Amino acid sequence: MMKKPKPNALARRERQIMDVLYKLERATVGQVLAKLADKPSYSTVRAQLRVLEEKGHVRHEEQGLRYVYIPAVPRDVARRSALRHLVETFFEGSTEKTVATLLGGEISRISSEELDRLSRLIAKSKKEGQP
Amino acid sequence: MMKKPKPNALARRERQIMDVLYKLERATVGQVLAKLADKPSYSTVRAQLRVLEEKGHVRHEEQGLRYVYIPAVPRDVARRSALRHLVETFFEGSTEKTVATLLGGEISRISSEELDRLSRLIAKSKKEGQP
DNA sequence: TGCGACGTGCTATTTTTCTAGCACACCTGC
DNA sequence: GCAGGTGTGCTAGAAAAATAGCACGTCGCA
Repeated sequence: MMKKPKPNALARRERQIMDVLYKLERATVGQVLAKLADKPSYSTVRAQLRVLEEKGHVRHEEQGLRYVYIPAVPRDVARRSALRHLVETFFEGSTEKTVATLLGGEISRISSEELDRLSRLIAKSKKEGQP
Repeated sequence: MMKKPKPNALARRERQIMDVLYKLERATVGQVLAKLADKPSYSTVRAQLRVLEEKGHVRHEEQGLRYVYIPAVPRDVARRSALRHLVETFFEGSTEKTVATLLGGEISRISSEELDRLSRLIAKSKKEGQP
């Protein structure tokens, strides 16, 4: 018997906070608060963090006096599923389209070196893909 | 006089619905309902869609009798910002890392042809990037 | 033409989220 | 040892979101 019926989806503020947490990897209440554009009260953030913890989305460690909150599922795992979901809903599941958009929209931001590394990566994928 | 004070962020179900809408591009209440894993009532979806419309996130067209709902901001625009946000929060803003993960996680799903096309795309970006 | 299926407009109610406040514990410097 | 800051535990109330139900209109067709 599962204890958690998976109320997976997060509410508005909850997600905001999770995003901050993923961006920072680990953060105190204060740090989270600092990142929130619409500055709710300290109490609010704290409370929210508490429910997130109850729901199992974050855990905390005690650092000296204060708490440091950490996403329960590590970034690189969360990453993947976030990415998958996005590719699914916006790009019809096509990795290719996604990469294309990624490159297309930000051209100026990508350095030549990065592009080189990506080429190599692709070459590698190709080799591994069809042995 | 602004009618919209920017309550931008969506709630849980609202986002679920938007995702369906983006996946389908346009959909009737029934179609949306069909895609929702936890089958709320027809009324519920309808009501939700109505508030989404009020908030300006979707609009509807009348198709014969029924309504067809359509995201207010077109997919390719929404795409970009979703992608940007994701890259920001999970990949420290690095396009490269994002692409790497994209390729890494799904190797088996990408065909050799796709990889080829991507190589070409990268080559092209490179050329354009430094004329 | 009158029945059933389908679809919409509202509205009422319940749940969940969000918010803030108060009280207590702990350190730190006087 | 005690005032002042910082941080946490709770708890309560307001606000927003989610859900369901009812009434009515329109179509197709036996």
